[in-house]
Amino acid sequence: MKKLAPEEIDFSDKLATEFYSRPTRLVARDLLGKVLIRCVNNEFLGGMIVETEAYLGEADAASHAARGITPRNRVMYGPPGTAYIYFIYGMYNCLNFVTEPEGHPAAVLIRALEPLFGIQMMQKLRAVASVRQLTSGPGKLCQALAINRTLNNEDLTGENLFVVHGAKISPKQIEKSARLGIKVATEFHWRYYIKDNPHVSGKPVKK
DNA sequence: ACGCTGATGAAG
DNA sequence: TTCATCAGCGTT
Repeated sequence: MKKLAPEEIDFSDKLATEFYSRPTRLVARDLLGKVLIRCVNNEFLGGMIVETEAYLGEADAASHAARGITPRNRVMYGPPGTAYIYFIYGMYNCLNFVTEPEGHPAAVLIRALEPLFGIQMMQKLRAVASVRQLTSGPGKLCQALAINRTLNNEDLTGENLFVVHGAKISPKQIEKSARLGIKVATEFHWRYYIKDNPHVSGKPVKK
């Protein structure tokens, strides 16, 4: 597989809101290969999305929306193409993209990126040197991109946090599994990742 | 395998 | 107000 080069990426080629306003599992698959960009102090940080998970709505027992609307999950009920960010385990943030038409509380968890932009600054924010450790997990990538709850409900077609077109990923390159870190609804294989990509989470660190 | 850490939401 | 739980990470 040809590796996506930073100079090929057009920061003005953002995914439209209509992209997110579709069935969540489709959005989760189609996000693989797209490029997430965070702009902080006029510097761009980010990389190619290599791992996602779909959370489908009130009928999905693993979703934050499984028990209806609360102060935390209200962004999931809003318009698609916005960021739903929550604080977890006392120290980490997780980034989701809201999907489906307004009123349907679904989202895609962004689980891992292949770093492309601002690697030096991401190493500083994460306090690790290993590029493989920078964004290979939902908590890690939020730390690397300086993403926290102040960006909750942020419009993904805006300037602070946005997604642009990147690599074309063929269906053959996409693997599926059960979603990680949950104890319910494990029969649903709604985690998607790029086969053999070293930046996917949950892998032993190799030299 | 476990401790870190604090918001969240359900129960009382 | 208390309490168990938690879409994770790093170290053991």
